[in-house]
Amino acid sequence: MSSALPRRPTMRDVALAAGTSFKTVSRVVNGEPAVSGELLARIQLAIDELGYRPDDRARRLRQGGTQTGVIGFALVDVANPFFSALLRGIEEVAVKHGYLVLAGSTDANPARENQLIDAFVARRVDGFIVVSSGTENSTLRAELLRGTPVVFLDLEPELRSSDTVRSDHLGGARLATSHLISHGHRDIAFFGDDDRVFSATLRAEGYRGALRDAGVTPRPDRVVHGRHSAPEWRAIIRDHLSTGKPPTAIVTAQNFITIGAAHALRDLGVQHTVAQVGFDDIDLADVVEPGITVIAQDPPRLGRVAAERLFARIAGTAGKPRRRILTVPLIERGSGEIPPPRSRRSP
Amino acid sequence: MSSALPRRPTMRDVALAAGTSFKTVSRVVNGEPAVSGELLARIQLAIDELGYRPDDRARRLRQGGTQTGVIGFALVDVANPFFSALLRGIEEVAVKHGYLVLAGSTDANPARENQLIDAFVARRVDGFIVVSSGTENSTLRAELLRGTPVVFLDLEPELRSSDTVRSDHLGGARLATSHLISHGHRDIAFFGDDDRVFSATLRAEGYRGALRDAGVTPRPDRVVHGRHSAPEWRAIIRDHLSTGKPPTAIVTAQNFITIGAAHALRDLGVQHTVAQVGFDDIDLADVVEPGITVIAQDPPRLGRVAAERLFARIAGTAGKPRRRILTVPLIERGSGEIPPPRSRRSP
DNA sequence: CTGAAAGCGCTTACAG
DNA sequence: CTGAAAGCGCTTACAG
Repeated sequence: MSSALPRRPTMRDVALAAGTSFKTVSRVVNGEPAVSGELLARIQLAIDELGYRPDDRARRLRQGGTQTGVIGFALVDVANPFFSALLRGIEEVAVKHGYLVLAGSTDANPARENQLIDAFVARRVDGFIVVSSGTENSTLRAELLRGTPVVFLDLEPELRSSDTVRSDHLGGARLATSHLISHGHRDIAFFGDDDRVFSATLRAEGYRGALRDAGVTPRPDRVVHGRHSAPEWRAIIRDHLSTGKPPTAIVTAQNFITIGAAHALRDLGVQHTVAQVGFDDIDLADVVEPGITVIAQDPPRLGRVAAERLFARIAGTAGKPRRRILTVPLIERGSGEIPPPRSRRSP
Repeated sequence: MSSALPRRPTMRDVALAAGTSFKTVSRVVNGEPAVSGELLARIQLAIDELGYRPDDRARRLRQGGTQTGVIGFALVDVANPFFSALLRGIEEVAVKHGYLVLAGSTDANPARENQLIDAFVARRVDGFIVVSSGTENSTLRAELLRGTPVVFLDLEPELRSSDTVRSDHLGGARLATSHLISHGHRDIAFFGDDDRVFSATLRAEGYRGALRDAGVTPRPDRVVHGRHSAPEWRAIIRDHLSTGKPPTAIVTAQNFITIGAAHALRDLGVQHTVAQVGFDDIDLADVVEPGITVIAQDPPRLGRVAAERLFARIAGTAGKPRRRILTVPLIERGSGEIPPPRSRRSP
């Protein structure tokens, strides 16, 4: 069964077929002009007949090392549309530079992240973009110290002296919350990603800040953090909304949470009475009733900006590490403009 | 500005620091037992201090070639959740095998596809998975002839002797259409991807087959093919539904088309009167009103099956090329069960 | 215009 | 247990 793949032809094979030296073949392959017409034709023919394709790895190895024409991207979950849109943005810039991108999901698991970045380094990518808090990863830390081109995307490392591109998590959550407050709400719950994740912490901070600005004391029991699937969030939020005196509005700080909440509100039949603002835009968010008001990140743009930064770093023209924070707009669609019931309206 | 990256330490550097030969360092790096305790400790220390990381490319080059520990995946658009879910499935299997995956979007552009596969080959991936009809791509054809491990995913090449994994496009579309027929519809429109795309052709074929089975003659003016964004489809479908005597039901043969149609139906206020069945499941498809009845492919599974096939091929245990076709279930949610108006009901 | 030598970073045989 | 030689597929200097 195990039929070994025939060895790929090398320059030597081509040279043999064309009756010349492999160095001359190299000249033809690289388009160097100094080859006579007759020989050139003979070599070209041999290349075509043997199906010769130069080995990029060997070429680059000899050329002196660093450049492999590949960048890495360690993200949380490529099946999450937010991350796949980041990847698409990165890819667009990579193509322009003639680069390929290695992508891998970490599921926010530090061990898997370490392993992935190890693999990137072993394969000598020219640089990588990573969605990571960077705290627990020894390989990453070592590469940063060494000066390997690295750009942090979406999240931000504790050690600040690195290139970072992300949305204004705090400002976005503050905007979401103050939007609800401006529509009369004072009892607002917050559902966010695992609080070990930097962006989730910042978003919770923004939520609290907006409450405080409005003279409302944040209640710890109104803040729920965790890493769950949309169906899990559906159950969690349904429970929260059907226990004791429920909040009159909710902030859902991530796309899967927003989806779970959309289900939960309908499970309870309160989609027209409990207000919701979500983080991240979602397909059909403007088709459901009411439409879901969201803070809309622009993930393809985030990806492009991060990639441009990385390629500048690779080219050595990036200068000092920079932190780029993109503002996020709020899109009104209905769910965020629902007022609280009369009895619970603020003055 | 352009501060050159310090050269990575090599085995020679480590050997020099530890006062030994680089061959002995190689032994330590590869965990070969035959190194004495004292030397081993000294080398280990030097490795840590210099931050030495073996160069996988050089290692594999010397080992004899083929294996790079990387596979490629050429897909249409990673920002489309269908394809990113395929990627996630592939990735899961790749991780198990210790592989990394190079992913790239082609936008169904043959030139870009060619370029991408060229790049895969130049970097000597051990094999690749490709969403391609494979007709126009010379590099792909050459690699197939050569016996490079390749698996076709979602689409299928004209030359049949290749491994293929895809959903039952024809059966799915037939199911969608006959479902609508069983609810009384006889005038059903079909909106599908560019008809140069194999799956779109098959789905249209399934639609026609179901009509014929019911004794209905398919009308060419009820079939619209094209490669468009969701907003573009929205306009196209809105036009179709507001011209002359509109169909009483529609089949939307791809996720972006389904989203566009959901908007179009609501633009015209006919979401409760015109029936719809879509291909591909979508977030919130069960939250909109009515819920959208869909033919649900299982993209992570498609990805996993394709990847397992590829790794069997790489291992040389795959045997003859095989065509794997996964059945697709229909999920009733409301939109597909709307009856036609009395006046247009079938006997 | 063409080629023989040396070497990129590593491993595979072969000696001591 | 340790090392000197040869070579993976290619390019970079150096000769003719």
